[in-house]
Amino acid sequence: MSRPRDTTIDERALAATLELLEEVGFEATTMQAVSARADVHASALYRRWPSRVALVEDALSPTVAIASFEPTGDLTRDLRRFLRAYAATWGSPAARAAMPGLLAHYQSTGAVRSEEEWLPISARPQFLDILRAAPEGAVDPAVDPDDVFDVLLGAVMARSLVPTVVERDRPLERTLELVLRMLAPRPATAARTDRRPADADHA
Amino acid sequence: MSRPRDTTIDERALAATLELLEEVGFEATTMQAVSARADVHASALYRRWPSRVALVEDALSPTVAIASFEPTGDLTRDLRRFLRAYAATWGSPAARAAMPGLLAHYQSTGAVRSEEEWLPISARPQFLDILRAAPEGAVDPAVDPDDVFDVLLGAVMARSLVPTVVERDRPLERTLELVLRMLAPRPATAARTDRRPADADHA
Amino acid sequence: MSRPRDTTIDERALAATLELLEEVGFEATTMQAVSARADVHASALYRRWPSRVALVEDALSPTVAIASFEPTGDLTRDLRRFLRAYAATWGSPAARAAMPGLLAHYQSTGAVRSEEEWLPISARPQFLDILRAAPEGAVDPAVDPDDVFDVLLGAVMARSLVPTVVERDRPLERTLELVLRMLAPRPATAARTDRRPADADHA
Amino acid sequence: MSRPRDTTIDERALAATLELLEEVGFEATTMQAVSARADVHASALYRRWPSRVALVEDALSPTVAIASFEPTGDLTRDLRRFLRAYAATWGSPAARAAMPGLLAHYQSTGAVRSEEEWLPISARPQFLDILRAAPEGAVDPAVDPDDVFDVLLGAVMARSLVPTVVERDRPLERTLELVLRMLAPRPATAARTDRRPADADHA
DNA sequence: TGTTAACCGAGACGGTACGTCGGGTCTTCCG
DNA sequence: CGGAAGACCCGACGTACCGTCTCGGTTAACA
Repeated sequence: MSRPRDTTIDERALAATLELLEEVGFEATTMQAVSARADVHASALYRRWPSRVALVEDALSPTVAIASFEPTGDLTRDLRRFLRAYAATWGSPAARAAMPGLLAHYQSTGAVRSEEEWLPISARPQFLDILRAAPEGAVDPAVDPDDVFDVLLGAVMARSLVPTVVERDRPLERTLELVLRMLAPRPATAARTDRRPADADHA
Repeated sequence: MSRPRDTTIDERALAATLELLEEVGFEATTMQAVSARADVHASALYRRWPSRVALVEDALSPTVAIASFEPTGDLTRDLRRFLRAYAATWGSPAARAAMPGLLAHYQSTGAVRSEEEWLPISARPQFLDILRAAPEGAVDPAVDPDDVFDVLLGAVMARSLVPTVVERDRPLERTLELVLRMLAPRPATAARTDRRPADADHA
Repeated sequence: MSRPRDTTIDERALAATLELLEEVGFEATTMQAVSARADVHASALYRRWPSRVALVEDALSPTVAIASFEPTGDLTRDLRRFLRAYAATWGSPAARAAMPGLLAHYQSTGAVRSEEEWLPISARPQFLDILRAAPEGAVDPAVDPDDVFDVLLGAVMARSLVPTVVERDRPLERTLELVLRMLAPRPATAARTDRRPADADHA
Repeated sequence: MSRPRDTTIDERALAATLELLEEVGFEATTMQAVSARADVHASALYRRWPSRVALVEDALSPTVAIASFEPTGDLTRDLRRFLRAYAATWGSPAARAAMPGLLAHYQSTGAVRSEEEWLPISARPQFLDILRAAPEGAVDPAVDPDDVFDVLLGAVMARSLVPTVVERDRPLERTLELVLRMLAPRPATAARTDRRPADADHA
């Protein structure tokens, strides 16, 4: 009953956004810059995305999504594939440029409303699937997979966001080894000699 | 030889900056907001710090610095202390608010010129000291301590920056355990038989 | 094809500018003062006028323009009317306040690009029209009307700008008489015998 | 008992002021610019002159002063000499640059406190002296010399300040002729046919 | 075959922060 | 006590973005 949207505008805007993120960074990826680069009027942008941040999120989401992931049961192999895919997601130039900006914005604004809005979270289920598919005994049942994922997430994030880590540019294989170490069952002889404290440790 | 600076201006400005970071976040911690809150003229701010970012960095640096750290030789204990101190610096409200903003800015601007300018990095030497002080055999010589620090840095960062991780709010002790697992020597039988070649895995 | 300008903004801004010129003078007629007085956002001012000077010129131009002027042929009468109109434009409080400021700015900035941009000059044609309409023999053909206008312009300017002249506050009629004297044909006997050669007198 | 003033500071400051007036104009002749050019600290400037305007006035005064002037009795000659001297003072690059700025400032600030502070006024007595020295009958007694001076002052001012007049760049001799015409006695036959109005002409 | 609602571009609007610059005052130490 | 240095407060400058809005004109889907 009404005029349909010109879908090429969406495409051009999203493409321009990604390009600008790579070339000039998050701060300089302004609505007017996108507007100029995509040759789309700013009002058309605001008609589609309520804010600059929403546009960036939208532009980023396909980059950041991890394609469907079918675990084979070979833990090392699966984790290697997973880690590569996940690191690729964070390591893409646009994501590198945008993530800290987005994190900053989430920090400033009461943050992510729902779990679903935190985009890269989508990788957590895949990781859990991999562990579940691993052969009996390959993963220490004493370890909480979610905790490991949190560490892994941080490791991948640091690899692409923290300057000193970025510069070291270590092979992903090193990270994989450390992840395997966290998951591996410990021999019975690895006695825990350390007395645990009363353990109100996150007060 | 000339009129001395009014040092209370520095103090008031830095204090106001920290307060604002906590209360309104990085983006809203503007020069004018600091100026108003600290009752300091904006020109006095620009006389001291060339930009908003410089002011925030300066305000943050004492919070973020890890005090001198003397390893005792008890690996678990030392790491627990270290982890708590390090998490505290990243977890302080001001740091949580500011870090992603700073990372975004570094990303946008070619960024950290020298290793020294990346402030939180100062924790790396302390971590290495701890490992060095640990008893023979407590740390697997096959593991690169720097790699472990990178992961640990990411884990701490994620704990304070990534919404989903922040919300899980797991005890720091869990992270400590995972760090210990990464460092622990592995029994001879645990040799990885599926070791792939040191392929070009970060192309 | 786009949102139309709110013309009341122009009106309010120009009115406020004139008021401020009268009340506080040129230097104190700042963009922010106009903005506050007219209740118009500064950005709306800059959208219309590229600078403070441009705004002042615009506010002044109607005041300074001499309405269409129809010579009657009676030289004295016409000149009296003209002189009054011209003196009125320079003598208006806003013009008095603004003119030296504008002149100073022109002086500082290479200034008036084209003849047309020098606004009060518009009176020159009217003056020449009056002389042309005067009866044969009323104006000495040996006198260059443009030269007389230059002197007249200076006289009017001095009357409104130069403190000592302003204070003397002489009737305009005195100036009129002097203008008539400059224009009047001289009797043949009044030939200047001491005429020096047309030497290079403006080196 | 105290350290004597460094008199070269005065000289350097005044010289720098004149240079800057010529080169960059009144607006850009700021205290800091003078300070930098003369290599004199700004506070030393404020110690000597209460304000920027005072410094400019001081720098200008020697340029603007008309040297002692001895009338010879030859009206045309004396006036020519006078006009040249007077035009030279207004026409000097520094004066041209500064005068409108000064006028603007006087306009903004309640103006010149006393007659003496209006510097170029000093030329009025010289002009009157010239007329007084002229032979009987050379100057029409019906003309008020002060009125003529006012017009002459304006003419000279316009020659150096008003862009359109500056550009015409007419020989000073033309102005001299017009001044002589204003002063010359009118033959008895030059009947004043124009009825004067009721003459409330400067209301 | 009209209607009509949503699109399109253009650009104005009120806000706010930015970083720079100038003015004129004040405070210190040094000679 | 003069002088150099440089702090201080104050406020204007002009630029840039933000996100909202109001236009006139266009265009498809529905009736």
